[in-house]
Amino acid sequence: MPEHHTRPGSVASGDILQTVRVGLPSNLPFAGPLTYAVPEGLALAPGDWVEVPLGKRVLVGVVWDDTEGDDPDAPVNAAKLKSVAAKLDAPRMREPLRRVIDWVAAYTLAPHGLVLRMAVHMPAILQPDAPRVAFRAILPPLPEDVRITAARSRVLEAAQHEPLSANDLAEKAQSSPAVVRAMADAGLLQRVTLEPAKPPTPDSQRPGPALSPEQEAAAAHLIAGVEDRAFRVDVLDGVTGSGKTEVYFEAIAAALNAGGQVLVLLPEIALTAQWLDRFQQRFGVFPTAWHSEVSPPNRRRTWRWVADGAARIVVGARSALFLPYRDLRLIVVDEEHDQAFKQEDGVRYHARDIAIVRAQMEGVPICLASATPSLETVANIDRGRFHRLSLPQRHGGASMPTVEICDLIQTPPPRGQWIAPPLVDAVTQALADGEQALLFLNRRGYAPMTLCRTCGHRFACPSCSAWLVEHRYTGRLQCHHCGHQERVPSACSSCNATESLAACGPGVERIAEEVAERWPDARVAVMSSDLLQGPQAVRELIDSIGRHEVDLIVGTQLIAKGHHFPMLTVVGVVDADLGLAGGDLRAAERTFQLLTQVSGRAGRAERPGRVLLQTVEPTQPVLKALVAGDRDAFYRAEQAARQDAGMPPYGRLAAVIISASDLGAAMEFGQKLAAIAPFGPDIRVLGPAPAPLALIRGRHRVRLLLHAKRSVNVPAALRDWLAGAKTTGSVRLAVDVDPYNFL
DNA sequence: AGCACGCCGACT
DNA sequence: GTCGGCGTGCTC
Repeated sequence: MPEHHTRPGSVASGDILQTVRVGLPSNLPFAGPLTYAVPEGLALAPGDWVEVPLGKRVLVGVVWDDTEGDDPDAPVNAAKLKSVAAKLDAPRMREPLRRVIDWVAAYTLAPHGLVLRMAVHMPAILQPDAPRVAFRAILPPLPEDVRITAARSRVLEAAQHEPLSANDLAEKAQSSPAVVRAMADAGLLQRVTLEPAKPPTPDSQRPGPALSPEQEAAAAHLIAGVEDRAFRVDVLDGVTGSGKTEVYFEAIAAALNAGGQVLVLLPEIALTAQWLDRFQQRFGVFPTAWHSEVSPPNRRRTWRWVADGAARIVVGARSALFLPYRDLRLIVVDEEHDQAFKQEDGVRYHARDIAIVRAQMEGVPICLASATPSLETVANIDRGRFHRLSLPQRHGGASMPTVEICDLIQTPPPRGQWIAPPLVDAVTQALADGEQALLFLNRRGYAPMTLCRTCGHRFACPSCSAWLVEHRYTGRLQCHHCGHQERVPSACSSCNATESLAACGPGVERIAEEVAERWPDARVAVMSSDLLQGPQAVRELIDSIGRHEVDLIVGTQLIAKGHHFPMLTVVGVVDADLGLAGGDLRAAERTFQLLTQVSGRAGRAERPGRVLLQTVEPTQPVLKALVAGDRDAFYRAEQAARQDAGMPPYGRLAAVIISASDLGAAMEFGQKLAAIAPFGPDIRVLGPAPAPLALIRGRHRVRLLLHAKRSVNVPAALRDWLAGAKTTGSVRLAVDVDPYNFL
């Protein structure tokens, strides 16, 4: 057992610091690191891992810096400082990551320790280099006094070749790890210690695919950035199919060739099996992945691989931003506009923005890729802070789909149905031609609301202010906000009337039902997170669509992510108005992005595609821009609207959400905050008002909205303001700087 | 967040 | 007379 602790006295005195500030990765209510004395003889440098006492506990922390900062939480009596208890043997946390953590804590107003915790993987720090034990068959003869059961002989057979871990061997021999270990104890297998596992090494020397002149130029620009080793932001802007991935792969190859590490940030990593395949085709191995579904042992290993530089390329979701890269040379944020990058609970940060901060702190270039850049990114291009690289052409010569409006007022569907005649005709034609069609509706379940026709009762969640969504496959009513579910009742729970419940509005399941009635011979697949268990199932369905084993796909936004279906020629958007209503700041932008993405699914090969948008408001600027194929028109209209209203990215917003078990208490505290709110020509606070989803998980929520000019330092204003009122009792306060979700 | 201290109800 | 409820308060 190696010694990982250095107790005071065991290190020769070197550059001893009098005091150090130590960051503690724990949900402590301090604004910053805590100050500790350094015992005689313990040499500490910023970034070192230490154990420190806190109250009765001993916590692991990171030496933050050796300066006496103006710490608002500084101890009253400096003479009573506690001492660092021990130094731990783990790779130092480098300065750029510490500065990113400081930045995030300051910007989001999250407790410092909560942010630090995202960058810390305790098991990886505390138990490094677990030796790998493997098993191998012994050379004959076998010991005679040992029984060889059927399972044992299978294991022996499987262990003839390379040494395998107990788990791998058991799986190969269809036995259990316990059998393997018992056999080793009985002398039938030999234990061997393997070299520590190594991450896959991408082959960056492989030649890439032939690039178009535009791709070539963009790639050269990105490669030059990697070679400069300086911070800058490049926006790779090109329609679906223009070959953005191939372009940034060239920059990745350059960074790998230079011996550095690369981070690729993707939204919802689990859904991008296709991306992993493309990486594998280009670089020969799968990249090291970091996301919520990676198993704990793998996470620990990966954390250490990243820290010691062995993991050369990490592809991950938001949290991969906080890994301890040793020699980062490039960050790529793909699907830069995707709102999944915005973390909505805990530390509320936007991964794209933090990725930019990290690149800045590390002094490396960052590449944002999107077919529909966010308005924030476009504004930064206009301000000259980001550089745009345009890939205007569809790579491979396939033509863009035509986009048509299907006016639900002019040509409505029959009562109780949702697919209007023009879309019916288009789908029928595609099926007759042996092609595929997709019906897109971004609404899970069968019906978004259930109503009693006798008494008008509407089924709502008991602990949220939301309707219960009927899921017919499971026979349940579900709340999509808290997970509450109940059986679909046979009688109205309010008036007891039977046969009186009506499903209001469509979800994907209901569209699937309509499709099955109308096209009984078509092979239909429903793609929704409720019906597909995990990324494997999603992948299998996508593969099966690709092999044309499915004619008609009904799906939620799961289907919208970059998949390639050459036989798909008709895309029907069942409700193109969904997302445009509701006073949400980014509703238009989101709808535009989603519909552009869905449109990109149609006719990517030699067949032209048709997209039909069902709407009751054909004059909506977003829809008109889509029909005209005029991306710039959409951006111009949306930019003008935001500018007039002083909304982001031309103004700033922050939400202060107060929650309490009692509505009165939440409202009262909200009024108290409103009374001391900052007010002036550049800043004002709206509210308190009940939050749009006022009740979630039994807690009442009230919201204040701070709206400021772009010149205002919003986090500082929030800190000054919120310092004036302390929460009591069940009242809790959450701050969301740059909120995305207004629900 | 933890883990204290601290002041009021049902048990050996 | 104690065990234990969770309400305030502190931790460098």
